[in-house]
Amino acid sequence: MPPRGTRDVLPPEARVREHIASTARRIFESYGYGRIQTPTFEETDVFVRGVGTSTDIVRKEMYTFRDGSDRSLTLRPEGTAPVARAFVEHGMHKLQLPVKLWYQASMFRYEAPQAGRYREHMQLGVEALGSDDPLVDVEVIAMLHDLYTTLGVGGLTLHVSSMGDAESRSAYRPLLMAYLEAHIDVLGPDERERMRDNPLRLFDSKNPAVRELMADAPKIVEHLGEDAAAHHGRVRAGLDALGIAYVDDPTLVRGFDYYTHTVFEFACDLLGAQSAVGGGGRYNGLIQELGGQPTPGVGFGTGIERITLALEGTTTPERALDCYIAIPDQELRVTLLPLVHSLRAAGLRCETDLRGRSLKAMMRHASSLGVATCVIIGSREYDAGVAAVRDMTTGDQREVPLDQLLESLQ
RNA sequence: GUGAACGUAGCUCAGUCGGUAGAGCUCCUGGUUGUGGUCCAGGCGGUCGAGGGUUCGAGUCCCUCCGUUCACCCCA
Repeated sequence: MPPRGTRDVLPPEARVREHIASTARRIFESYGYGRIQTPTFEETDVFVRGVGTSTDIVRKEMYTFRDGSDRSLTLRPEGTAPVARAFVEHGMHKLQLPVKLWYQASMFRYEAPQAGRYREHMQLGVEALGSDDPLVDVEVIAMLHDLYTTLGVGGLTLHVSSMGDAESRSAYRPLLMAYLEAHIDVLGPDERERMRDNPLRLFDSKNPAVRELMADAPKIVEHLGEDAAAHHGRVRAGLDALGIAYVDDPTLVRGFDYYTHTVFEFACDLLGAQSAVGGGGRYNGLIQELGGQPTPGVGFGTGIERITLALEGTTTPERALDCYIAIPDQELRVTLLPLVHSLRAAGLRCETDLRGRSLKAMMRHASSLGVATCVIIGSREYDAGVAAVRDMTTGDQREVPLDQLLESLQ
């Protein structure tokens, strides 16, 4: 058994994942994003400062360990803080802004495993750093929307909200706290603790009594300052211009401390409790928190496992093989090695028998592999300088001179 | 971390009251010379999640642990 919360991905599922990843790569590059690869582990402080000490991730979900030099290191639990760290490290503020980066990497979180929730999962994400233009937010959302649409992910709803800027938040917080204090009796011990750490997260609660309470609570989107409201309005106008449907969700809260202004999430109703298939937002304070010049940023992350689950039954991965070469003669299997090699070198995906099967067994093998074409070269064909080429769908079989075999298969 | 359900062949699952571990699928070999899919016959394949307990006897009952799933929580 692999460790709890981890899994082996076997070829059929790996093909689906490859398809998702290559589609994402094509879309990200069409928007001018370049790939960044950061280490699998970072100094623990990158996440403590970047993600925030009030978050569950930092408080109880990090894989933290000490190396031989007693440094505290942590397996990457999310993708944004490492990218921000690299931005600072490499002085990317001197590049044309925004710097547009995408990544594909494993994330590690110590959580209770469930369908669609693993301790190691693969995430695709982008970060656009160095511009506070709301149209960057729109671009990032549009890219993710493109990805899901291209892949054919169904049952999605885009939720959008704003968490405002520092001024909006400091003006809003007392309003929310006053409301909560007035109804403190509704809250249990856990919820009171959350109220102190990060009261906005109470909007996320599934407790019916709390939901009811929060439905009437003051919402930050309704108390944005002038700048934040203008930003939010322009993001919405951009989405409208692109015809991207979304719902205004004032209760949308994301579990990282670094978010400011725009936050969004794509929920999939095919996924049960783990319904968030991708999400992100703007984080204008993060780079500074990690020691860089004040630099705005916006990005998203989306989980490959959850996309795969949402796609279940809808994709037909392409055929993995083009043809099967059946050589029912043990000596010819050696003699024809160069021929098979040349077919593969020319780009044909070929399988041959590797067990000394009978021709009947080879044909069965070819059939179960689902190849469209089977090439049979026994001593009879070889002596005549030909190959028997059989169409496995129709059963039609014809002879082709060996020196024309490659062209006839292409 | 909390609560619940589940764990039998590679896969999907039966297994009665505690009494010799089963089926279908997959895979392999045949069904007369070198031809697949359908059909027929045969075969391979098990530490019944692990460990302990009760019993003459445990897949079945009890305990502990591990794992999966569902919900909470959180999130991708």
